[in-house]
Amino acid sequence: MSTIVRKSPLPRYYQLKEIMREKIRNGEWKPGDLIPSERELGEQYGISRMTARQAITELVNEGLFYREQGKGTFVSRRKITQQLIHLTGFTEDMKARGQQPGTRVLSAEMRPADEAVAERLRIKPGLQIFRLHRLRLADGEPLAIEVSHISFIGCEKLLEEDLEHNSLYRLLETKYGLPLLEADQELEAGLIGSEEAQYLKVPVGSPALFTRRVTYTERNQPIEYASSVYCGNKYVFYTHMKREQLLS
Amino acid sequence: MSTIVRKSPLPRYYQLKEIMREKIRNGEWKPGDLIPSERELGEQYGISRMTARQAITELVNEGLFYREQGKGTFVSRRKITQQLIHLTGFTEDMKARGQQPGTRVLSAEMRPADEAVAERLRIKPGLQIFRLHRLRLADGEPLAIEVSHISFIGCEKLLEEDLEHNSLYRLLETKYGLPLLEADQELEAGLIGSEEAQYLKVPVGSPALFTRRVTYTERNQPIEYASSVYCGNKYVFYTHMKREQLLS
DNA sequence: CCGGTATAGTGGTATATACAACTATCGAAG
DNA sequence: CTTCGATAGTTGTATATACCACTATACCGG
Repeated sequence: MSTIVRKSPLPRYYQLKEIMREKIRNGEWKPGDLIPSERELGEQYGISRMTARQAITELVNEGLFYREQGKGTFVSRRKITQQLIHLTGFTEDMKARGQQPGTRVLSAEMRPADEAVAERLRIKPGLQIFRLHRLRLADGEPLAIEVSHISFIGCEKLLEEDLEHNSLYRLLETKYGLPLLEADQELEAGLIGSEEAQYLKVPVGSPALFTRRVTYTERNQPIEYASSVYCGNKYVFYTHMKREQLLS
Repeated sequence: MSTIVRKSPLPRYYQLKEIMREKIRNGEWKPGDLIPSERELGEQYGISRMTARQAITELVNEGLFYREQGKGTFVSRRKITQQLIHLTGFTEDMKARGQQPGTRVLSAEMRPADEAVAERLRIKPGLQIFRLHRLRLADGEPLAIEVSHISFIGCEKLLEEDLEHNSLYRLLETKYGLPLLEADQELEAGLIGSEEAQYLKVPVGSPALFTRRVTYTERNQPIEYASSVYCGNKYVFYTHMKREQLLS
């Protein structure tokens, strides 16, 4: 099937990346597996070894593979690549993990910001903001509950969007011209409460991961304050930390 | 000085990386500057364009440069980079939070690496590594239990260190010459088990934040694998995320 | 049985080359 | 004046080739 061609608008190494990502998604390649050698992949798909190597290298940088000299290239045990550089919403996050994101909108409305939210968004309390309450699914299973508060001029237009089938972040960036550049996030362990238990279909007192996030657009303008409750036993948060290297 | 030679034990692209880093450090190249083209750098240092390109690519991945097709490669304008991307051990972390760190060593020994640890450290199972089991305190109160596995040549010398009054990370960096440059960390919510409950003096079933971290030194060599259990109601994990953006 | 050693296979580094895609600039044509 | 086009310079993609460094295995000799 998946043949790599020259006429395609997409680069060959990119096509191979997608092919390999798919092999991981559908389970053909499992964590810990040895993947074919660079020479082998090149021959198999009719591309040169260096082109295959480029595809592999990028997936290594994304954390999907790791190499061992003299032995080969392997699929990482940890499935993910939440690069610090990349700021992802739920939809992109799930896709990167190889799971199918899903959403059920529980409510969407304009309402005045309360004290706590207003402080995070750096606006006056009582100002009308868009509030979105969503149940988040992964492969059809409830994974998290998320409440987003969004504040920008014209945010009431969001009421007319189909937010079950569109990524909120994608909409903000493409349709509303609001690039999401940075975010501050807090993570804390807790327990599932009675209300969340119903939505998430887990017992009260199950482990829960609480996250609170403020997302910023240009000029460090806060756009969104989101607080989420993740099922503790279904979600792992990955982060990559780097020490400033120039000062060694 | 900066000539790139073949006989050097270090690869040419790596030498060029160091040269370019130095140019940034000493201010010869400032944020926003256009650096010489790939061909130019290759000619200048007597290496091929692709080799120069490899050096640049890695620094782009590290965030020092960004490229614009048709225009050239530029030094990044990085606003923050200082405190949020830094990599801290428990001691530094607590001081930054304004709390007094404390440590009780529960055990310190050399023991063979089991399968799971060996994979994270990319060594052979059964190899002798240093294992450190510590109870971590904040302002005198138990906060977390941490198990560190450390693997480098000569790591058995750590047995003689006073690890109740010295930061492990600080020792590794200063005394053993092992700069800790990057880390991959996983966070997951869970519940306190019976063994941890005793040490942490909280009820079984309390919320817990589990973290697993692999710390890397130069050349992406894994040095430490640490897994910790934090009291969920006493600890919040902060992270800052940034999307790559070209501001010209 | 143990320990070299030869070998084949892997990723790592490096070069030379070619063309595509994109950007800026300059000059000619309208 | 504006617009189009040529052009030169940049990064992006792709190939072919070569050798190095490292690993595992099999085989041979002690």
